[in-house]
Amino acid sequence: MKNVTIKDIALRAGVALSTVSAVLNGKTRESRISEQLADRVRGIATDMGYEPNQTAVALRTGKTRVLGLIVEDISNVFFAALAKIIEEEADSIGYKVLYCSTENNEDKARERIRMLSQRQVDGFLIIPTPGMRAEIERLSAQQKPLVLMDRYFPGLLVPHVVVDNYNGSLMAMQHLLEKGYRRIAYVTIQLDQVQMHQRRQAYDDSLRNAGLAVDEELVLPLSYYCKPGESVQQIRNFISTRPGIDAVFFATNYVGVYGLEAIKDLGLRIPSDLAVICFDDHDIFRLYTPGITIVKQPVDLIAQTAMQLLIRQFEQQPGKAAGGNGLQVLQPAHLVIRSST
Amino acid sequence: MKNVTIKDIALRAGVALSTVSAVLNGKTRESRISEQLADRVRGIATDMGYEPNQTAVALRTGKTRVLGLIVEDISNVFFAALAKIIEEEADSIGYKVLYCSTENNEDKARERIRMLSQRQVDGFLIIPTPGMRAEIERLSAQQKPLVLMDRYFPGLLVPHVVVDNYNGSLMAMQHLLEKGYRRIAYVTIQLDQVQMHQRRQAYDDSLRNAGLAVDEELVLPLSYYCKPGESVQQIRNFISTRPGIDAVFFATNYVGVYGLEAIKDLGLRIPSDLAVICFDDHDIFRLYTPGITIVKQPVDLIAQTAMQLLIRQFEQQPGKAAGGNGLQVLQPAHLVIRSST
DNA sequence: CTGAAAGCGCTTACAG
DNA sequence: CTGAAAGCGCTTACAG
Repeated sequence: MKNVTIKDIALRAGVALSTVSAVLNGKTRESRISEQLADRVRGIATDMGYEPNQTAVALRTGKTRVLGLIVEDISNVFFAALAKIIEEEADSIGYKVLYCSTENNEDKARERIRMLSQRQVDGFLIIPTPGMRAEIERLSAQQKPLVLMDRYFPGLLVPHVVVDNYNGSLMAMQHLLEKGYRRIAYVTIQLDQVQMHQRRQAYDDSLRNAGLAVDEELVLPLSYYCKPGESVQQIRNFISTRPGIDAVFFATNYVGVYGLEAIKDLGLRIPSDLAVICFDDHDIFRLYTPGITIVKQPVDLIAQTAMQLLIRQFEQQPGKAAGGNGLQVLQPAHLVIRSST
Repeated sequence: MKNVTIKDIALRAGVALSTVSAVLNGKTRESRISEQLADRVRGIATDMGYEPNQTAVALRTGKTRVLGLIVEDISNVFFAALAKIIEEEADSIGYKVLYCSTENNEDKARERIRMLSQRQVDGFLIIPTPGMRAEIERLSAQQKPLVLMDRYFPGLLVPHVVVDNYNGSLMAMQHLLEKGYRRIAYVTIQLDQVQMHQRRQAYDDSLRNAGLAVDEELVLPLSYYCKPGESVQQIRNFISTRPGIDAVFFATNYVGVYGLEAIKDLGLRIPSDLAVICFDDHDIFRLYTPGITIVKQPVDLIAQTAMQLLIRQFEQQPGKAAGGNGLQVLQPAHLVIRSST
C-alpha cells in the first residue's frame, strides 16, 4: 500500500533513477534514451500505478505549482465567483490554489500571507486590506509574483487589476441624466482612497457636462466610523430634507445597503419616487434589488487579467528588470439596469 | 534575498542543525537543550527573519497539513459557504485547503482526485459525483482520511455527512398538513438514490399519518433525461390537469426550478393559489423566492461535522482498525418559511 | 546513450 | 546536553 517511487520503478526496470526521471518527464530526447527503453519504463510506471510526489518535486525544483488566493470572505458571491475563475485559469496551466479569507482583519491578513509564504506558493492573488501594505511591500521586494485585485495601494508599484471607477460612475450618471433626472444626490463614505475620488470626480464631471452645477448640499459624505443604524438615519434625514432630489447615487456597497434601508423606511418607491444607482463593488445586490441600477465589477475579466499578470511574472527571469511592475489594468465596469418588478 | 534556512541559523549560532531544529520545534526539553542556548537560537532565527519551508517539512514528515476540498462549483453559494466554514475549521488546526470544482464532470472529478493525491493532501473533503465511486473506493482502500458531504455511495463504507432527508421532508409535509392543505402533489426526479427514496417515503408516511391516501395520480416522477423546457411543460401539464391540488412538494433543486417556472407560466400565485415546498439541496432559492417554503441543508453543521470526522481519522493510528469507518452522520434539515411579500 | 552523486530544507533516531 | 548522519522523493548537472 505504500506509494510507488521512481526508485521502485528503476529497480524493477533495472535502470538508474535518473533514467526513469528523464523518461517520465519526457526528456528522452535530451538524454538520448532509446524509445524502446522509454516505452518499457513508462509501461512499468503505469503498471505500478506510479504517481509523482509533488512535494518532492516542489522541494527539488523550488516550484510548488500552487497559488495563494487571499480574499475578504470566500463565501461572498463576488469572491466565490473570483475563486471559480481563478481556479479555472490556474488549472489550465497546471496550478492549484490555496484560499484564505481575511475577514478584513488585519492581523489575520498578515498571518495569511506568512502562512502562504511558508507553504512556498509560487504566486499571490490578493484582495488587499489597508493594513496589508507592509506585507505586500515585502513580497514585492522579494520579487514574489503578486497581483492585487479590486483594491490597491497608490504609490506601491505592484501589478493590480481594478474596475474603471471613473468611467463606470460616468456611465451610471449618464444613464440618470438621459432618463431626465436632474437633481441627483451623491451619498458616499469619507475615505481618502483613489477609487472614491474617481467616483466623485465622475459625478461632478457628468453634472457639469450636462450643464448642471454641483451642489454640495446634495452630497452626503458619511463618516467611516458611522455605525449602521446611525448611517441609515443620516441618509433618511438627508433625503427627507432635500425635497427636490429625484435620484441618488450611492458610491459604495455599504452606503448602498444603508441607503436602500433608509429609502424603505421613508416609504419611497424605486425608481418612481426616487431613482437609485449604486456602485456595487462586491456584487451583493445581484439578485434582490428590483428597480435600482447597479455599477458592478466585471469579475471574470478581473480574475482572468489578474492571472495573466501573474503568469507574465512567472515567465520573467528573476534577474531581469521587472518591466511590467507597477502595472495597473483598468477593467470597464458593467451597468446593470434592473426593472422594477 | 535568498531564504534563510536552519543551516544559516546553525552557522550563525555556531551549533548543529539538529539543535536549531529542536529549539524551533519546542523540543528543548526532550533534547535537554539549555534555555539559554534556546533563547539565543530563537533570537537569531527571529533576527534573520526565518520562516520554515513547509515543503521540506512536508517531504520529511509526510504531512503537508493541506486538505483537498472537491465540490461541484466553488462559486455556488452553498459550496462557497461550505468552503468558508471548512477554511475556518482547518485553520484552527493549522491546515490549509486546496479547492477544486468538478462541474459534475466525471473525468474532471477523477483527475482532481489524482492531482490532490499527487500533491499529498493529508485528507479529502468531497461532494462526490456518481462517477467518482471507483476513485473514492481506492482512496478509502489506501486509508486516506476522507469524508463525503451532501451525497454518498450506499454500500461504500466511507464516512459521510448528509442532511436528514426523511425527517426534513416529514417536517415540510407536516407544515403543509397543519396549514390545512390536503391534496398535496409530489414532483420528483426518477433517480434510484437513497435520498430520493427517503423523501418519497416521508411524503407517503406523512399523508398516511394524517389519514390521507397516497394518490399516485398526484405524483409526478420526471425522467432524469428530461430536458429543462420539457420538464417545465410536463409540470405545467401535470398541475393544470389536476384541478384539486392545493400544494406541491418539489423533491429537488432542479425540479423546484422547473416547477416554479411552470407555476409562473400558469399564472398561479404562491401560496394563495398553490402552496409550494421545495427541498433545496444547494440553497439556490435562498434569496429570491417569496412565498415558498424551503427545506435546506444546515451547511455549517455539515461542514463542521465533516471536519470532525476527518480529524478523527487523523488521530487514528494507521495500523489500527478504522472503527469509525462507514460512519454516517445525519444532520437535521432546516425549514425556511418565506412570507409571500 | 546511461548511471552515480549531490542536493532541495527539513526531522529524527542515534552516538557521544 | 550537543552534533554528525541518514533520508523523505525527486531533478539535474556531470562523468563515463
